[in-house]
Amino acid sequence: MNYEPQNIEKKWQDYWGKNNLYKTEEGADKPKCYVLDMFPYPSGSGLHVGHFKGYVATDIMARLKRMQGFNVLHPMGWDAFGLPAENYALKTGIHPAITTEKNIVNIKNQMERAGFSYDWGREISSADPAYYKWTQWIFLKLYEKGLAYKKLLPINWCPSCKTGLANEEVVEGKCERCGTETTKKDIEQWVLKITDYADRLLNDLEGLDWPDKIKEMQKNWIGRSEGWEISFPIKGGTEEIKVFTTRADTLFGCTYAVLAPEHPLLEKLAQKIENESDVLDYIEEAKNKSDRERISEVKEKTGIKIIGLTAINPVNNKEIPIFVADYVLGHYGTGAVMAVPAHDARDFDFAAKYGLPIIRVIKPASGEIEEEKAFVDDGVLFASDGFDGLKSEQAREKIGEHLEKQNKARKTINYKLRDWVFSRQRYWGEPIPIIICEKCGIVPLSEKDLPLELPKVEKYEPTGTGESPLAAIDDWVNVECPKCGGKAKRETNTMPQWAGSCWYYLRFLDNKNDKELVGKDKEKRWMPVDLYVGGAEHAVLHLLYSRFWHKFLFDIGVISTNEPFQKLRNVGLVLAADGQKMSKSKGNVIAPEQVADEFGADTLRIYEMFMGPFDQAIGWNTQGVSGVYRFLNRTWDLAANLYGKEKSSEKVISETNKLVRRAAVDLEKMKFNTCVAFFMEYINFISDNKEHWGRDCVEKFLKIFSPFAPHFCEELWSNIGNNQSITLEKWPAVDEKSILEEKIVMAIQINGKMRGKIEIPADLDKGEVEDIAFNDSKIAPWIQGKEIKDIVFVPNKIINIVIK
RNA sequence: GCCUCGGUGCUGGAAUUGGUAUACAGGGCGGACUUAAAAUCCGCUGGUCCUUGACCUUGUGGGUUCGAGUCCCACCCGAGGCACCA
Repeated sequence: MNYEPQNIEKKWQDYWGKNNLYKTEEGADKPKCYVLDMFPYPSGSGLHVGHFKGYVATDIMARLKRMQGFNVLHPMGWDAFGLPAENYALKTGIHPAITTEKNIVNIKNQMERAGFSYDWGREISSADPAYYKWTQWIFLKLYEKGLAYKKLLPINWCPSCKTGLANEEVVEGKCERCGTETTKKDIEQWVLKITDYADRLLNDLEGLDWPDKIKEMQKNWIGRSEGWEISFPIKGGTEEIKVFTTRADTLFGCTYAVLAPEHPLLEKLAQKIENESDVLDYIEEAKNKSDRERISEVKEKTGIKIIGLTAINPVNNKEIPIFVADYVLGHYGTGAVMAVPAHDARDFDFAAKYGLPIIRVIKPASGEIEEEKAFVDDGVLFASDGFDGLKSEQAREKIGEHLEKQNKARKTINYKLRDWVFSRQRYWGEPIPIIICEKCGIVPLSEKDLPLELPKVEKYEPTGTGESPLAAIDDWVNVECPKCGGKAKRETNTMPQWAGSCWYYLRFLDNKNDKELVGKDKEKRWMPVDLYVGGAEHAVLHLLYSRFWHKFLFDIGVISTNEPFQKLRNVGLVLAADGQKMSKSKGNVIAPEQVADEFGADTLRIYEMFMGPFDQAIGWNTQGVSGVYRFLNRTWDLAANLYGKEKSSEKVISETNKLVRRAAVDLEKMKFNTCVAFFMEYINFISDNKEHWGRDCVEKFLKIFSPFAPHFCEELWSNIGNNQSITLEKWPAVDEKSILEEKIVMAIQINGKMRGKIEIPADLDKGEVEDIAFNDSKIAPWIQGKEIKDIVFVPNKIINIVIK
């Protein structure tokens, strides 16, 4: 009987489904393990082998943990709101809900063919009103607690499509759809106060078992920096310029101050500005710059001197000029900086261009100052009055405190993280549950009116004013104010793509609950997620947003955990054979069902794990796939024939136990590629000892191999006469006693170079090994007549003879 | 520019964390089987030479060590992220 995956895989998939083998029991008296994939967007072209790489890994981990006695939760659902469905609707007029539903059926089918052990009873879709009711509920809670507010904000605007765009829709400063350069436009936006959580989001990273890279990215994104806010009085008035600096130590080198074009002082002191019209022109110009222009001007700084205003450096009372320049950002710090060209690269560029003085006040602790550029590192102060000779680090504190006593400085912290712009001028997203009344202003819907369902529309085009298509549905938009009964309109913006994915992992725990977002007991039982797997591209979007919402839900007592994802691992991309990213437009996409048709799902699963380290990007190699298929065929022939009948030889038992031990160790570390290599080495060994491979070891092998190749192992398991599914078997214990203490091969080095090997019993002591080594025919000539200086002995590994 | 990873045969990669570099696979070459091909099976496969043995070899150059792919310093190259964040 040959290995014919096409004939066995469907059979077992049906069997698992019919017998509900992967349904998670709520009350089970076992430790829990929550294994989660990032849920996919149900794309019309289906998923490709790259998506499946992560799913295979979690499936293996889920199956392993079940066998190890855990109660495993392994669910799957759909991140169903999103642009492609809406764009498709724009073209065809078919409602996104219909296309989405069709795509889900298709992708679910792809998944079932791969033998994934999801508990489909917990399936959710973020576009389902029963689900987004709770997304809206969370929004109401955020609003109630003052964490959602409306603000006039400059957003990306495509002048050709006449619509606002999300940041993700602007690629290199151009509209993703039509390629027109985008500008900024002020539109009223809903914004979430994620900045209130900046410190907690930063500090709690420490306790998470996440890749360092992702933690680092979140840290940088949050961008906490400690410094001083210093006041520079404006000469001849009561106003002052507040600047934020992390380099108070350079204060004596400050030769001018710069305001961002948006700085409010400019308007306030307009009458005093002698060159007001020039300044206004510059501000207007800066505002209208496209993103592309801004990026390309990083090197070439522009600005204008304000004539009529002078600032005073509080540390030495020197008068300095004030500039407006767009290299200073209005939204960071105080929107103004003290410029120290000698010790800041940007200020140096600006000063060089406008001929401003450069005064050095810091010198390196050792070495010389380079004349033609800024010295930006910490060093030792000079030309700084009473602070000369101090190191930068101390000087920052001393100078700050000195000014603080005169009320001219205070210690402060700034973050790069900005509040989250939460509204989109789009149709296919969660409606924001808010009514805007002519009299009462913003009125939130009451909880009992949720879900606020997305109404059916005729046309999906944006209205042209930058509003979502919802704005055109008069009988939906125009409502009575719930508070005063007067005329009111609904909020027509929708929530961004990220909203539904911020909390979906909670809904899997209790997907049918219509009273609560998640039952308290269930949340307590299952959270946090024990293993979360997905691409690194979500490092600062989804993974930061959901930590924010999770902490918020914790604060309002909905959940008992402080962080959602205890352990995170990134899946590396699967590239096409040519090393390019797989994409529909390049035509280099490989569909999982294609591979399953030709070689079977088990080959697909094992190949994806074997191709290389799990978190690394690796190109697809069709020949590599057939290599795995060959391996399965050879294994099948050996296991199906059971040459050795019931009992294996001592040596085979020993090797089998070693395999169990090695496999468990590498699986725990998710080193799937080496784990597959162990299986191959084992089968190579069995192939030379096939007559000694008995039922005892075949069964053990099938058990530990089954997470990788569930159909393959299930079929062989039943062929040998087992009636119960192999997925219900226990992970075998390692029988340490059966592992033969064999002779080991030890290396002999002379001066660190390998000169020979000896086969000796394990655990010999230094003296015994020396005797053997000195008498070895290969070694003797090397030490003949030489003075032995030292002998380094590492038990069971090497002996190194150091000679002169 | 800054931050974070990486650089090992022809290719994907392994190396118990300082202890026998190149596991496992792919590809190639040779052989068996076959009328032939595919499939399968067996063998060889880092380089150089004076080929019995020795020397060289983990991006480059230094260093630490009895011993370095692994640690330290400098540099080169590649990937990802951030990008005027004061």
